[in-house]
Amino acid sequence: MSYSVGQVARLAGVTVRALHHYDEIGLLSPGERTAAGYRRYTESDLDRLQRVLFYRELGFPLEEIAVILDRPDASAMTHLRRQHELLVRRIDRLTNLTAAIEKEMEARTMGINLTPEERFEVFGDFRPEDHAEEAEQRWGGGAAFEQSRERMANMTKADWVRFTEEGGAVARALAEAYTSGAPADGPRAMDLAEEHRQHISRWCYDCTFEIHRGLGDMYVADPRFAANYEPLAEGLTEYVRDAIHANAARHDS
Amino acid sequence: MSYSVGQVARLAGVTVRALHHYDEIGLLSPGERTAAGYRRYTESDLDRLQRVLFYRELGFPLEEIAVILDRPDASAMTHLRRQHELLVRRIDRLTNLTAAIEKEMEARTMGINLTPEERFEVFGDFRPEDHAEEAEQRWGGGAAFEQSRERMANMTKADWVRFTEEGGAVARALAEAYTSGAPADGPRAMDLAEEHRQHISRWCYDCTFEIHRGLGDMYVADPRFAANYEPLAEGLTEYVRDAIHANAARHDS
DNA sequence: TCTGCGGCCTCACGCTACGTGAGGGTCAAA
DNA sequence: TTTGACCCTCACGTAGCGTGAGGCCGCAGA
Repeated sequence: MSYSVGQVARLAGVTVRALHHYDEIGLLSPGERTAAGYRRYTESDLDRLQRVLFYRELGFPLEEIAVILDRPDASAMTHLRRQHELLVRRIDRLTNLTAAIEKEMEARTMGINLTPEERFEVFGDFRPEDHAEEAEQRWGGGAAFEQSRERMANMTKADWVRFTEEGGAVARALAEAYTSGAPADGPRAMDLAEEHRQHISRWCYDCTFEIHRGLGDMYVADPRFAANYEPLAEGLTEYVRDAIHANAARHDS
Repeated sequence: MSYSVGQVARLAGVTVRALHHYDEIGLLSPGERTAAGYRRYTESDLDRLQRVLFYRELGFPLEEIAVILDRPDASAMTHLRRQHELLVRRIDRLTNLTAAIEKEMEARTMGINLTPEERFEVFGDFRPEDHAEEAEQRWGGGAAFEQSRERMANMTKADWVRFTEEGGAVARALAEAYTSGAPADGPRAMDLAEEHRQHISRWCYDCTFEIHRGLGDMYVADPRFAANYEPLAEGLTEYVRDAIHANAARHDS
């Protein structure tokens, strides 16, 4: 029950060369060798490799990984818990990034320019992740990636005009509902909020109710976004936010 | 309104050397230079830099980034949408990884050994991300990281014994409830399910109701986990799953 | 006006984590 | 016994910077 380099490589999705490298630097040396000098990896070697790959994935330099794995306190459970924690943090940070992207998209559609500081602040940290050709394979075998790329690329100027007009129409409809006294948690306002959400989903990204709520709050919090609604009617921004929240609540229940 | 290398570097959180490098390879050359040869970055240079950093973060090689950014179809909106999509995928994949970790932790606590294939399959793809010292800074300034590391390292053999005993006690209590005919969606079973959830949260990771539901399903789906409950009482596995779901539902409402 | 000091410049070599052959044994099947 | 897949060890190449070395701006203070 031991494995050759090639087998391990296929199993773990790394190259043979990488395994040679790990052997060279002493990060992962196979438990034994055959008489002919062939590397033979045991089960526990695979265990170690899995951890190596995990920490590598999270961007740790190999040297550091060796230190982590060779610490005497390193039980399997200890590692799993640390790994879990690291993953949760990473997900958090990517989630923040998506939120920033969503904000920027909203800003663009409204013709607002964020300050350089704003656009870089979410960045703050981190580093690269994978390689390009691999990347294309991963993301659905290249075909799907290409497809989505083309779909995006096909947004012409004409599309843009329709997009902004459509957005403007929703905004005006909301203003009308507001000035005519329709309550923000009434069906009319909620339907318009829903239309707004779908408008974003159609043109930008899949806007969940949760994300939509966030957008609504942002409109009120950031005067530059408010400046997009206030000219239509004073107090409209809050109205829009409330309608969005009401619509989301309606959907939840 | 233009910026020097140093200013840009601080703003974007990269080194001056990196900016020099991007200039060298033609990925990002400053709009102009002063008479003395000083680089001066314009607003649109910052725009471009932000995109460069984003794609770099996602692991694209610099060469590829240059191609992406120089495509004529590359409007700001196009990029934002692509970026959003890429982020969502990456988050998905990390979420899968956490699920795999959770599964492995459960397996360990029950003394089950997953097959090599299982432990590597979630890996399949991707690559590294950041550097170690930076990493320590990021994750809460090193101190917090150290703290969590120590907290984890402090799990002794004695702790382990208490941990498994505690888990066993919950399992036995569930078996008793089951054999005594208490309904899976009754308060007794639900309370025990909740105890199970908190047991995991205390010792392993923050087990949300959602994750807990996933665990319950896994117990039933994977016979190796079922083998942990079935010996106590036939049909207990399904009972546990149902109790977990009932408890989660109780919390949701 | 000089002088210091921080910031900027251009080489240019070093480093990590492998990629990519070159040249040559090994082993199970045909 | 031969063939083809797999393995071995050099050993040089590459990307994306890090890290000085040596020297030119530019402005505040003496």
